Amino acid sequence: MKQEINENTENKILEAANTVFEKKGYDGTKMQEIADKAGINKALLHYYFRSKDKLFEMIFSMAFNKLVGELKFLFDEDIPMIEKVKIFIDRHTDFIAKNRYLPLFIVNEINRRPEIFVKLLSGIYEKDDRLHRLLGQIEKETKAGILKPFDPRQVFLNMIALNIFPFAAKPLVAGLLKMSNEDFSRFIAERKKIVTEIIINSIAAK
Amino acid sequence: MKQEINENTENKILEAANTVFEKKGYDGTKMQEIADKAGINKALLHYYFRSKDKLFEMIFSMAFNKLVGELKFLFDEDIPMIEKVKIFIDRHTDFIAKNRYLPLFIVNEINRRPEIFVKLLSGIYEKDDRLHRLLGQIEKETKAGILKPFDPRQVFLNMIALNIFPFAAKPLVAGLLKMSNEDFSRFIAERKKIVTEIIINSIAAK
DNA sequence: GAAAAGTTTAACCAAAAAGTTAAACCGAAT
DNA sequence: ATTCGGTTTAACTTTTTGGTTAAACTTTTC
Repeated sequence: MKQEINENTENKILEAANTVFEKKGYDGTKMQEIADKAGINKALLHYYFRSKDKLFEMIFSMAFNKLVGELKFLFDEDIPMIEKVKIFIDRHTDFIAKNRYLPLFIVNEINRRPEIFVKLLSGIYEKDDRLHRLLGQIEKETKAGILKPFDPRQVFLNMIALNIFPFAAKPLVAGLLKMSNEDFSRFIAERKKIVTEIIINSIAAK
Repeated sequence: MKQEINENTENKILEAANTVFEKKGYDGTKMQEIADKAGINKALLHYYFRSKDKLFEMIFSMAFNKLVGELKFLFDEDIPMIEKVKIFIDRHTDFIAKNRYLPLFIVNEINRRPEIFVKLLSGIYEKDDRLHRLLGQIEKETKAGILKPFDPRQVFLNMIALNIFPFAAKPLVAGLLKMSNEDFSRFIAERKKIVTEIIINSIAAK
């Protein structure tokens, strides 16, 4: 079918664009490189996506939703906080490991052109009640003596900082700490436990 | 004096270049913008620094040493670990707050062109004994029952991750958590205590 | 006051990269 | 068989940007 071919090519382009944009950022990316990686030519690339800006906007919003989508688990599931945090850290670390360049990409582009961020942000908070439900859960478990009082924002930030930073800064970290790739893998494996312990420790009542 | 003028202009250029490179990265930076910000013209800019690469290399190595220099405190001072960590987090957070773009700049450029990193790295480890002294201190305090056993690399990474991430990702974090600038400032002020507590908690014997 | 170093002006070159165009080609659907 | 969308080719335009040059002007130095 025509459409199949169409979608295949479109997907090939999107995948290629995603790879290149994520690794090199908007400024470092050349349309020619995307075309090459997608196995097509520049003319066709422009035939599908009029301009670099249009293509970038699409890639960026997809990447953003992917990154933020991983957070949904924290809000949706209806399990005890401690358990939820354990599972989240496990999942989130794996996700980041598989998408090493994603967080840095998002952070960079938002820093450089904050305006690209505004529209996407409004899309997230349609269902504001989910946030309230989460806060409600925390309050309830605190009153029940399971959790101690804490600022959920700080804990949230601690989790993602501890998870993301080592991967985002991998060459720097591995360089400074003189780690080989195998060292780094072991180091990361060990980290999951440590990070989980730290976070649980900062929210669980003694 | 000739030299004074010379150094003034050179410094103006270096400052301007630093500002622009840090915020926009190598690819996003235009020589013209640096010249403008330094209040001179492109011809003079090239008169002082032959090429964009040369100028960048200088800026990058200065920035790198600045960032890494802040870590020296951990190795040099001869005070109990717990105390040392408290002071370090305090200082380091202030430093990062004043140099919001610095860590991201370093991490990005190392990710994109790892080779620029290799030469700088070798310069750091001339005095390898400092590292051993630090490890010795930790071992001693552990045996004395002041500290519990821990991986110093993990703790080190935790500290800098928790300190750097909120600033590097400020627009993203502030956006997601719906914080105004004032909110963010309060949030950061509160953080110092929290981060210190977390780190101390992860190394102090109970 | 002359030589030297610093600086500006303005025009220029060369390369890279985004984006366009037109013609031809191919495969599938009607 | 023909039409139509997807695709290639290749040449082309335009814009941006790094980098150069030469001439003139200014300031410093001796």
